[in-house]
Amino acid sequence: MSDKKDSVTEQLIKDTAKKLFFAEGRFNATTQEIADAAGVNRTLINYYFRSRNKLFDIVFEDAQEKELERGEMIVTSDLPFKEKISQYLDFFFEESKRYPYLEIYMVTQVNQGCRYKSEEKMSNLLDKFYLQIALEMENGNLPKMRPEQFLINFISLTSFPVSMRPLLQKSMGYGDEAFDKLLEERKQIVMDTLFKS
Amino acid sequence: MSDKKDSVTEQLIKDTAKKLFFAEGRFNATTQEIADAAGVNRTLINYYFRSRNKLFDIVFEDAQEKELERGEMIVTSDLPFKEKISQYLDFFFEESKRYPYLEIYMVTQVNQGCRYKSEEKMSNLLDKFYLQIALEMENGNLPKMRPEQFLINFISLTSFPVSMRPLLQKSMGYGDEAFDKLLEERKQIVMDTLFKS
DNA sequence: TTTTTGTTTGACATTTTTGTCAAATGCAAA
DNA sequence: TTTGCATTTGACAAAAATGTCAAACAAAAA
Repeated sequence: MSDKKDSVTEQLIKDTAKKLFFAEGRFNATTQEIADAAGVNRTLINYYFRSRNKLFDIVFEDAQEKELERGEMIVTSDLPFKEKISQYLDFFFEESKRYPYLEIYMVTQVNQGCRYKSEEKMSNLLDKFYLQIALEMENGNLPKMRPEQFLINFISLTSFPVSMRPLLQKSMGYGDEAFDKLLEERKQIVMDTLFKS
Repeated sequence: MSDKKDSVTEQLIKDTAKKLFFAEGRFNATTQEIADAAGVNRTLINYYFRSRNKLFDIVFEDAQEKELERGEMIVTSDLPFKEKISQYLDFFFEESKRYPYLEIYMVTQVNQGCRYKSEEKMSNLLDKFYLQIALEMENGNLPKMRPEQFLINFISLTSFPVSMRPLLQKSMGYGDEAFDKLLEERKQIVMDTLFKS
């Protein structure tokens, strides 16, 4: 994080790339397209980041870091479990309005050989989370299953509708407003489904 | 390897493209890469499909059709609801071994302006499915919610772990075998979660 | 046999995309 | 002012990817 003072344009380029990738889902935007979207000369991409790939890598790492922060936020919180989840859902659905394609982008990048960096940290974090989940199950607040499965249920129910939105929306024949409404209701649905209210 | 028969090559190219896209997740494979993987001269792609885009479109439409067939399979079946879902899960998890990245590919294509074709058919199909779901809810076999939300729960819980596998696997620190096992257990988890056993 | 037809190939042209570089610009410090 | 430094630019080079074409090829039909 604490690298050096990023110049304004450097940050602008990065942010624009993120916007194209995470917000608009244009995963293979060219350097020219990124530069245009940023209102900047294309060669500045080479100036600040040596190459297109380097830029892509940095954006990827940033996104990873963000995911890690998300995870820490939920695991280290002292709130009661159910409230933690609830709070996280608020946070997630808000974030997802800005960057709906973040998760799906990560997958495509990993598939193209982008190396995952913070494996250890995330793994450790998840282990803590598993313990918390297991405790809730013991107390009868959650249906019993492998904590990993609960985690996957959790992520699936929240992320998927956002990531797959264009496909779901088309196949369901929904307009933007209708689908927005569906997503609004989603938080309560997820809570009910996870906790079997 | 003598594929000299009539238009076997055309099919070969299509199948190879699908393999690269859906099985290996290489969404922006070049024509050369596709040709090489098929063991075929690159210009044959232009001969059978006029352009790269045309090939991509055809593969996309094929995949769409397949999704539609899947949908029909589940909706038109006369089995009791719960058994239909169970049967579908068997089918889905089996298919997903061949083409884990099918759904995610579709999303990226839609994002890049690929037009969705069988909108109405799918929409009609889903309407029928909603009725079936609503009936089950009336009968107390399912927790009450908008049928659309149940559908999304259903798809999310099944598709997501498969689509996002590389990312999940890395961040969970799982190896291939361990994650396979997790997916094996997945069917029962999905059933339990959907039906609140 | 020759002809026809559909298929395959390699060479070439074009387009798209990326990367390099020297010169220009602007701005702050000396 | 001049100097130094980071930034920005346009022209150019290089590479990557797609598309075209005439000719070669093979197998069936005439």
